[in-house]
Amino acid sequence: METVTAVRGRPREFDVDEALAAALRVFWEKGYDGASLTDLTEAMGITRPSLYAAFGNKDELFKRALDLYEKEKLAYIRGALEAPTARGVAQRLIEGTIENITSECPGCLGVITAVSCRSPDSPIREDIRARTHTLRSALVERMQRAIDEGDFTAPVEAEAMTRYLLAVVQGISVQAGSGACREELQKVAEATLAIWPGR
Amino acid sequence: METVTAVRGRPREFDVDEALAAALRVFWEKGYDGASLTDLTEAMGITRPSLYAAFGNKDELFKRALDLYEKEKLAYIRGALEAPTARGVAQRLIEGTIENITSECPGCLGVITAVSCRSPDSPIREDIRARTHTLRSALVERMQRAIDEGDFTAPVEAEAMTRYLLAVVQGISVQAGSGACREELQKVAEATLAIWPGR
DNA sequence: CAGATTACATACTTATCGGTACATAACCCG
DNA sequence: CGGGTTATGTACCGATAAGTATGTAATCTG
Repeated sequence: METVTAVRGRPREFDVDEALAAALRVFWEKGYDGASLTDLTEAMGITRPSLYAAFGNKDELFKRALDLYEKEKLAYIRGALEAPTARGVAQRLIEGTIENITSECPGCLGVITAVSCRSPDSPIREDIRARTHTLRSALVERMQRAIDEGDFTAPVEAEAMTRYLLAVVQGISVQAGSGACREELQKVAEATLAIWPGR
Repeated sequence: METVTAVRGRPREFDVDEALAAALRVFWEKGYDGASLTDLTEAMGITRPSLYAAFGNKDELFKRALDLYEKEKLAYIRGALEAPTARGVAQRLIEGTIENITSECPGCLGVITAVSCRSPDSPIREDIRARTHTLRSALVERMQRAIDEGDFTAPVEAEAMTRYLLAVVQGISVQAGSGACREELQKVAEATLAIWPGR
């Protein structure tokens, strides 16, 4: 988190944070493979050598963009986990997802990357998997707490409810990326909550 | 469906159906953009000019591969729609999806294409959207019938339940593509059916 | 102001992309 | 066997991909 630039030499003429935000936008729109260096540098307002000097390479730039995405666009997840009941967690998670994926670019950057970066040895792929694993573990813990607190009216497992809930929000992201409008996504949210087994 | 070859000229030395099956496999593994013509021709065992002579271009080859995919790999959907109850439809749809996406390549070709072909003016994108629309319409009709026949114990809408059920299977596909094993996907199936509101 | 250091812009590298020109080979009809 | 027709193999096309070499401009230290 060192945003302090080196004191010697010619000073940088662009704002790293702004450039990173622009890069995130491009990756979000086009995906990792679909975003060319030309797309990126044009959106960031910098040249290729500047990009490589500041961010290393495309992989590293993408990981930095994912960090920013998690910090700014997935902040609602932390809040959702603090809801008092499992139903509240589900509701806030789903509604936060819909808000996120209908605001800037259709679809979730994580889902887009997980689905479209398909070469098994891709470092991008591993990165996304690790991030997803972290989120899923937190959600499993929260679901277990909900079970212990008697939130559910049906006998469910924490792992199963976690993967189920993630599947719903991932499916919502797929539909958003396929052109579904907000109202159509809201229908999924309503159905999910209408049949949610408990409080 | 003219598999009869022209009578004049040098006969083709490869089987079009076999080559198409090989192409489907490559597209399924790597996605539309990720599958290069080199990948395709190597897997199909033919040269570039043969591919172009037989299939037109990459777009048309992909659409032919999608036709084959629907016909051979999504046959379970037709069966699922004929289940006697809404729960049966859901169960057969989900189980068929898991069977499909854990058999050859992880993930559903339709979901992979919908998520990873992100340029708005792509003909591939439109093709997938049209195919998805057809499936969704059939499912809406089936859900409406289920409502009329009193399958549901909760007051739900056909459109909402359709998009909900599709979201679940799409989410399952996302997780399969992210490396989830069959047992983990089965957990989603179990949870979905455990909380299904009706028969 | 001199030298070290860092960032800039231009122009380039090699590799691969989808697609094709062209010559040759194999078939049918006459 | 000759002419028309279609498929095959090789070698290529222009465009674009990610990444970089190089010279110059702008800053700090001395």
